Amino acid sequence: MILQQTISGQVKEAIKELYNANLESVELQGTRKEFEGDITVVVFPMLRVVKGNPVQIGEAVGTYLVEHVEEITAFNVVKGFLNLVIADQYYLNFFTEIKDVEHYGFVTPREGDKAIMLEYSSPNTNKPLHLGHVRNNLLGYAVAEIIKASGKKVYKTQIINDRGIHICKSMVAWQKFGDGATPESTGLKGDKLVGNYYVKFDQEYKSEISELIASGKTEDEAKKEAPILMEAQEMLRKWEAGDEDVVKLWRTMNSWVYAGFDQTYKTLGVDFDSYYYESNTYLLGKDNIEEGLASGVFFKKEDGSVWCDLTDEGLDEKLVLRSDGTAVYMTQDIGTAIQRVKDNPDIGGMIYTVANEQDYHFKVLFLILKKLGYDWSRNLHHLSYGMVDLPSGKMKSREGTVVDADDLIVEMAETAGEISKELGKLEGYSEEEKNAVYKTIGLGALKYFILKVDPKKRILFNPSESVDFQGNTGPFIQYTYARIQAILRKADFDWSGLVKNITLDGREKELIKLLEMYPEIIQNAAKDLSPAIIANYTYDLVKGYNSFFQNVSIFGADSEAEKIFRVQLSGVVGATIKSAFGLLGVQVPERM
RNA sequence: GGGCUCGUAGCUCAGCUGGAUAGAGCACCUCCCUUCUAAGGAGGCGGUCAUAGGUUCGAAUCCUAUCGGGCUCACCA
Repeated sequence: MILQQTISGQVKEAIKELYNANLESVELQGTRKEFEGDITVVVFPMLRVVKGNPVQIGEAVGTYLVEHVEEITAFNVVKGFLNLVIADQYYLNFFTEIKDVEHYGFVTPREGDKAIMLEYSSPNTNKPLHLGHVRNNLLGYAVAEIIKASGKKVYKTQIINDRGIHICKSMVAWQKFGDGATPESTGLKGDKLVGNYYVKFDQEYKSEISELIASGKTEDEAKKEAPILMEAQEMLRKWEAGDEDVVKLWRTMNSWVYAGFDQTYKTLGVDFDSYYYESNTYLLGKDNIEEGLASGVFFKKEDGSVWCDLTDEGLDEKLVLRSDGTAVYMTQDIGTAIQRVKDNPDIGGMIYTVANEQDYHFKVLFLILKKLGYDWSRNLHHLSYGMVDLPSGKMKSREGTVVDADDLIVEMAETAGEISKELGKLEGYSEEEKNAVYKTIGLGALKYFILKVDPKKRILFNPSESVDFQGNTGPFIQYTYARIQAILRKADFDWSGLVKNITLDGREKELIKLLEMYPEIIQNAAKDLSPAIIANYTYDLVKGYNSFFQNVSIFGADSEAEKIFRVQLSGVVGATIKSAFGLLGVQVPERM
């Protein structure tokens, strides 16, 4: 990267000296494989300031660069492209520099830097986590890790939707049909148990509706008057009034769910620094609405409802407080955002990991916060992601077409086990060791499958085909890592010494160039909030590595220096894979 | 209807602030396991980058329109 800056500077100098013209910027790119060279200067943009034939200009600049830049040994010009050949020594020096760096590519946050709060997961406490949450969790966690690596402090948080009519539904159903069932008495995970009663409620509700319709009610009446729904509504009123029994039941059932979620988060390998509960935050925001009214950001209609006029921004008017003075979703989100900064004054921005169906909501939320004048409002991002579709279409919890997160993880490990056995891998290991590796592989396959795709695109997930283990997949990359570890174990000679004066193969240079890019890749991924950038980079690195080492013998090199270099290169590639996968939250096995 | 978003090989996806002959994997076909783990490697087949215009030395990439898929536009959350 430093070399690129040198080249840019020298190209500008060359143009100044040779043509007496000033270039604003220089376009550099990696030289395509079919041409000789490492770095290419694109001459075409220079034609704006320098009149002439691109090939002649290229020749002239090339000659200048070879004379003035030590690392450039030769050049050639193809059409308007000036290809520069970089000396092996440059790559070797660079490689030596990074070889032993502990967290190569990572930037440490500076004292006093603003932090980012990143929210993800955000479940409801009435049903277990499913495939959609899995994408959310993996994305949120990975982006948090990437931003940390890019040099910012990150607080991971989630807001738990633990109140409201839907929560009361599962409570009512448990009371009526639960017969005192607990996670202990049934052996069910707490979230699964509660989820079952949510489903039970819906079944009962539907049958009551048909009964009412049969007795002469219209469909609308039936939907409103079904006794079980009215019970749930009554329960919500009691909850809001602080009724002791209701609150106690609510606490108990929620605690079951949290225990279940914790277990899923643990297997998934994600974690949080803080938790926000909607039961605590749902009344927030009203004060902020008052302030906004006073400062003229909001206005009141005759019926008493409060609105924000966003027509100047090309949007419409948005309700922020109902005519009866109660809060809407937007009110809470305004209040919660402000509360979070109060809780953590070093926050300089926030990221919300929420599906793209809420794109509009966040657009509005961010605009309102900006109008309210908070300085951190310039740094708000909606980490928006596409839905996960099944071959049968969209997942719907009520129709039982959801893919349960826990089940999925287990199935992935099973698939990994089946394929491993077929291929005869891991023979001679204990069952326990094998199962640990199967879990790592299965989870790696799932995580990588989801993270390698651009977050904003929808994903089609086919459970029956499960996930591939070949090509651009987690297991393939894990496998390469495991093979590298085998090489390092076998390298019983002293390979830690410095390497100099060896001739580099084109593919070795490619690998070093890729390694050189890693810090920049992290920064880009952090900027775009996209783990896919890391995933695809890792795949390129692994492909490049395999291509080289399948065609060359590591231990049978001609010279001792080359032998050592190849082992060292393997080690650095392995470390980079591990580091990149760490950012994605994917583990790498030592053997597989 | 308005807004946002996606459309690249049979399938799943890359393609950086516009740059050379648009890249991978799967599938299909040929080769390569007594050398570090073949979950691999080397090669072949396969593309009017949804369509039509425009911007310019140069467009998958930027702009406009059209077609197709998705989401959204509640005093729901």
